Amino acid sequence: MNDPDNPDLSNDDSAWRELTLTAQDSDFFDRDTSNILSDFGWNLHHSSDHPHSLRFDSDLTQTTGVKPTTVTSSCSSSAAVSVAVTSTNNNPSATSSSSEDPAENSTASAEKTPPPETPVKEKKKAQKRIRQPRFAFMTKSDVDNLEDGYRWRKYGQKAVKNSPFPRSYYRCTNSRCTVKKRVERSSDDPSIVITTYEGQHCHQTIGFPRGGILTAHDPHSFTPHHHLPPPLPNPYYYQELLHQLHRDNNAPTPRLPRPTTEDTPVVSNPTEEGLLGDIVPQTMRNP
DNA sequence: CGGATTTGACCCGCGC
DNA sequence: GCGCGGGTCAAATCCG
Repeated sequence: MNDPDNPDLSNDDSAWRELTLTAQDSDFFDRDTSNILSDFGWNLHHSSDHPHSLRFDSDLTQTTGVKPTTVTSSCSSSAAVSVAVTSTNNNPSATSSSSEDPAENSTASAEKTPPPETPVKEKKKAQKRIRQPRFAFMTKSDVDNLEDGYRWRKYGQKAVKNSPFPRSYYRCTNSRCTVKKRVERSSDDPSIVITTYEGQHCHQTIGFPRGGILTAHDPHSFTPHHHLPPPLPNPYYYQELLHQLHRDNNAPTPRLPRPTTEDTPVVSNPTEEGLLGDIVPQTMRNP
């Protein structure tokens, strides 16, 4: 894993996506924060060229060392989406499919004469090599497990090095959905909860178990009261975001969902801004 | 009783 | 090769 104190700037720069944020955002994603994110496999840096710009690495690199050009939801439902992330390190073989275990075949075949194992064990081994796009949110909140409309089952917790706070691991309770999330508190600011999502939801069931049901396109249900987090990725969120990044590859201002501060969850007008407007506040959009 | 959580053990990748 | 740290598993436990 990356050394939080020494983010590897020698990475293939083309794999990075530069994001221009407001000064406020830049302040939020301060240096320490980027260090934390790098712990997640994200690399977030201030750009020397653009003091208020940040860069993040969506960490699409699989543990095989291959940088995929296309990452596809592992869900088999019709809601599965494909997202493309360009990279100059175009490896035609580095494309995962939406089949059950996209990297299973390629990685398994790459194994050198594996010792006799039970099929189950073999499968587990292959599955672990899959790394899906990740997306991190930072939210100022008292509660660790933020409501995002999906139901999560905790499957692990680990102490984090150099942090007094443990990191919790959650999986989407939908058996067909492989989305995972990690939740931890910032060691620098305990009031900040860092939530990292991995993968894409293949279902639209967005229900608050303790507060009624929402639809993915009903941000008004995310009433800005109490300490509710911002609307988090809906089933199409990653697609939209990454498409945005892709589209803007040669154009300015790709956008990140703005980290929220206490009592200021991000709610925008979807009727004006469309799907992305569910997530990205007006203040972050350039005219 | 079924589902969710806890927690120690285990596996794997990576750096030295 | 070894140790470390991250990530996952799965049995035990908890809880509604």
